Amino acid sequence: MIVTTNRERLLLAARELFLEQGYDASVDAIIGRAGLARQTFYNHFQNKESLFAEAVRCCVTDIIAPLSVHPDNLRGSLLNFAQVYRQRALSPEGIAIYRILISQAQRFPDLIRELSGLGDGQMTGSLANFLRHAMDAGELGQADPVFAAETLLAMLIGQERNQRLLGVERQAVRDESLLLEQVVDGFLRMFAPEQNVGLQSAPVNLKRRVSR
Amino acid sequence: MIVTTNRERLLLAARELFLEQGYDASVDAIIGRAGLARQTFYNHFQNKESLFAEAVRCCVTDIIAPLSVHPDNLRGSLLNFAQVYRQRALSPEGIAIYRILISQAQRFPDLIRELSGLGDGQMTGSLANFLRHAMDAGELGQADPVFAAETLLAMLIGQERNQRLLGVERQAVRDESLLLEQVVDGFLRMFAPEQNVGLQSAPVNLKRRVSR
DNA sequence: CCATAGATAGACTACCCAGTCTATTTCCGT
DNA sequence: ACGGAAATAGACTGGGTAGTCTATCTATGG
Repeated sequence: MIVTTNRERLLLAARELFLEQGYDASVDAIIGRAGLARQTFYNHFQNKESLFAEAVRCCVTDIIAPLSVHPDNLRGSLLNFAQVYRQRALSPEGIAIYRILISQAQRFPDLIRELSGLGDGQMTGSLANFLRHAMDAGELGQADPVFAAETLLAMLIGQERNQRLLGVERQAVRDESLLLEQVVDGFLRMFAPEQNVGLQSAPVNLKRRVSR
Repeated sequence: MIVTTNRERLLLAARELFLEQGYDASVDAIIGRAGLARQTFYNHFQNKESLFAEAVRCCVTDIIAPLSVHPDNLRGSLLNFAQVYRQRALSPEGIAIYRILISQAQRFPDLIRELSGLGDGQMTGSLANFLRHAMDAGELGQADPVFAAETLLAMLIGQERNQRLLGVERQAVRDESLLLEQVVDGFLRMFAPEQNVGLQSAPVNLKRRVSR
């Protein structure tokens, strides 16, 4: 990213500092890192809050670059999607943004509402759309596509993201692609065509299938 | 909870205010809600940080009351476990604690380390233990029990917790017990005995099972 | 060359907060 | 009833921050 204007300089510094230190990063620190004067900042932004909103918007839209799923091969498409999603959601940047959004959710409810369609929301949406087509094509059992999408996303990053949000070190996954295959194959087994999972009544013939 | 001593009064007020406002809740506000004097607070606690640590410890240990799984009936046990886990993890209190832990993770790394075995950690542990027995008994396919446990927990609360952490309103689940059955039955299908999921190499015969 | 717009340094206000100190009061056990 | 421990109100210090204001400087375009 080539920074040219002072406004961009301020935004860049703000992004860095907010992601590092949260909203507590002071205006002094931000203008310090940007190498600009106090008044210059107030020439470009109304106040700290609006700078924060703008910086967060930039971060989120950066991470949520378009991610489409094209339905040539179900398993392959899901593996692709899974890989990109994990990479983004678990990246240090992705974690930091998530952390700061969570910690400032009360202070900036409007901003959260504005961005809630992005992030996981967008991921869920496009994935659910893709899954609906697979269900209609008989490649997956009939189920609520949104439920299916949320389930897959949760399985993909579930506990790992939560631990990273808390700063808990976790040994790197030995074999990322093996993990992806396990999750995707498990998901396919869960929503296999012969099953009917979801909106309708639960599958009666399965109820005691595995219990002793 | 019957409050008797001033120390308990302070802890109670601190819990309420920290959960509402995060660590930014001021000492003044806390002693105000407790109805006590400034110096009284500093007679009982070294400083704000130690009060915070103590209050958070109380909250967490309250929520993490023992939760055992007894292996009479696999599906029934999992349904039980799932119900309690969802109820706790998604309760307003559970969400608030999680939010404040995440937002203060950098400031209190030691506290996080101390508590990391609790919460989801403890849930994962006991569930993994239970699943290992089921696997050894042939009721589930061989897999990494921790992976299986984390997967189930993630499916149970995945996106819902994340949205609540952000303060996003979400329509209540229409039929909680139906949802639990869907998830648990899906989990059982995913880790069914005939499958071998996990540590070992991925099941080759499944690789293209669902793709077209 | 000058005028204007933007940038700069830094003082300054007004506020908030954590933690200390003091002098007084309350309460309880002996 | 008395003495000591704990509680209280409130002043006070020291530090930090957001935002304003002023006076100076710089650079660009006419």
